[in-house]
Amino acid sequence: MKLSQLFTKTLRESPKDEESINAKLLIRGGFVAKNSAGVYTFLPLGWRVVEKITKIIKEEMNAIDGQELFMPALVDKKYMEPTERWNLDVGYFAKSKNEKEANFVLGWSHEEVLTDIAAKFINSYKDLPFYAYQIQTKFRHEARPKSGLLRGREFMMKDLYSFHVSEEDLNSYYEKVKAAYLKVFEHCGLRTIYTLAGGGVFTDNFTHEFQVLADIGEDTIYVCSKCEYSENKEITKLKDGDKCPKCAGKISEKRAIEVGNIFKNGIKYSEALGLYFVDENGDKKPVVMGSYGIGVSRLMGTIVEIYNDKNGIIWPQNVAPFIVHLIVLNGKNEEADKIYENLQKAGTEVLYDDRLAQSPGEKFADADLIGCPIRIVVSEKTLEKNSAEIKSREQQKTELVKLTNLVDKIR
RNA sequence: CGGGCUGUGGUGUAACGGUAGCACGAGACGUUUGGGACGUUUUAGCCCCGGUUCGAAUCCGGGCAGCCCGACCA
Repeated sequence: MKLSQLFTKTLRESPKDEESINAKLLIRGGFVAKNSAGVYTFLPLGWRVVEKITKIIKEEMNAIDGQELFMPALVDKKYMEPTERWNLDVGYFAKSKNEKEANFVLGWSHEEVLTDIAAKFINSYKDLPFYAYQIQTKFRHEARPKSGLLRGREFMMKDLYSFHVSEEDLNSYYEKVKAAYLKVFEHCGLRTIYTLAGGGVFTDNFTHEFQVLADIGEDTIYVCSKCEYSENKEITKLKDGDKCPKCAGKISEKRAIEVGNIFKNGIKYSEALGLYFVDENGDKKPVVMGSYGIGVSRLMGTIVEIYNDKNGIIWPQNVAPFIVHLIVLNGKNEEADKIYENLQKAGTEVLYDDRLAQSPGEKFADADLIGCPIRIVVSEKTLEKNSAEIKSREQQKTELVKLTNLVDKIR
C-alpha cells in the first residue's frame, strides 16, 4: 500500500472528546473514525488490524473444530421471548414503519438464534457434540460508552457456541476453549489472567473471564501474585492482602480489561427453544450448551493500550497492519519503488511512504504513530552505501543493510 | 440510570449585551527533504429551540451532545 494513495491521513492532534490512549492513537493514526459515542468506523488501516486479529481467532477456533457461520443482526422477537431476554435494556429495537411495535432486536448475543437452528438438525446423540462460531457486529445499548474501542454500543465480537449430550462433555470442551483462548490472546501479544466471575444475563453458573491487567480496565479482579489464580470483584470474597485459596500466595487487587469470557449455559436455552436429542437408551433429553466470547474490537483497543509510547502505537508483529513501513527521502522514489516491489514479491506487507511533499520529520512521526514493527528508510545517505536503514519500532538503534540483502533480512 | 463538568472552524483559544478574531491544522502553488520545513494564498466556526432585548456567542429557560465519576452490565 502506498501512503500517497491511502485516503486517510494522520492527525497531528488528538480529538478533544477522547480521553483514552487507544481512542486518541487510533483516531490520530487513521485506524478508526468516530461516528457517535461508542460507534466507530474501521478505516483501511484499522480494518487490516481487525483482519489480522480475526485470522488468529479463526485459526484457533477451527483447531478446536469450530464451524464458522454467520447469523443475522436482526433478531426476531420470537427467539428472545422464550428465554425472557426480549425486553432487556441492553437492546436496540427495530421495526418497519408500518409496524406498531418493535419486532426485532439488533443482536446482542445469539444463543437463541443458533439454538433454534440447531433444533432443525439435531435429533440424536450421534449428532452431538458440535461447535459453531461467528464473527459479527453486536449491538448493545451502553448507558455510557467510553474509552474508545473498549466499550462501544456497536462492536465486533467472536461468539462460539457448543452443544453437548452431557455436562461432562461440556466440561471437557470448556477446557479446550480455555486453552484456545489463551493461545489467541498470546498470539495477539497479550498476557491474560483467567478469572472466575459471574454470568450476568447469560447464566446463573460461574463463568471465566480472560483479563488483561491495565489501569484503564473497568473490571476489578483479585489476583494471586504467585500462581495467578484470580476472581472478579463481582463474586469474590477475597480482598487485597488475603492469602490465595489455591497456593497461599498473596492476593492483590488489580484493574483489568475483560477481553474474553466463557460460559456454561447448561440447558437454559435448549429447554426454552426446544432443542432435544434422543440418547442411546431412546430417552429424550435437552442439549447441554456453552457459549464463549471474544471482543474483537475491544481486543484491538486493548492491544493499543498496552503497546504504545509517547510517539504512537507499537503493534505486535501478528496484528500489525503492515510489517514494514518504508520511507523514502530526498525524492529517491525510483530506488525505493524497487525495494517496495521486491519486498512485496517476497510476501512482506509494506506500507510505503512515497509522498514527496512531506518533510523527513513528518514521515518519521507518521511511522512512529502508525506503529508498524519495522521501519526502512531509503535516502541519499543510505544509497551512497548501496544500503537501506532498518529500525525496529520498539528500539532506538538503526542498522544499515545492503540492498541486495534487504529482502532476506526482513524475512 | 443518578451526579459533576463542558459546548465558538479539524485543534487550541479570544471577543463589556454592539464588526466573530488569532494561532496551529487542512487545501493550492512554488521552494525544500534525516525527526512534525519556508513563502504566497485559500479554507472553515458561535450545538439546537424558545425567551428577554433596539441588538445575544455573551443573560434566562428547555433540549441535545461530549467527557469524567458512580450504578448497572457483557
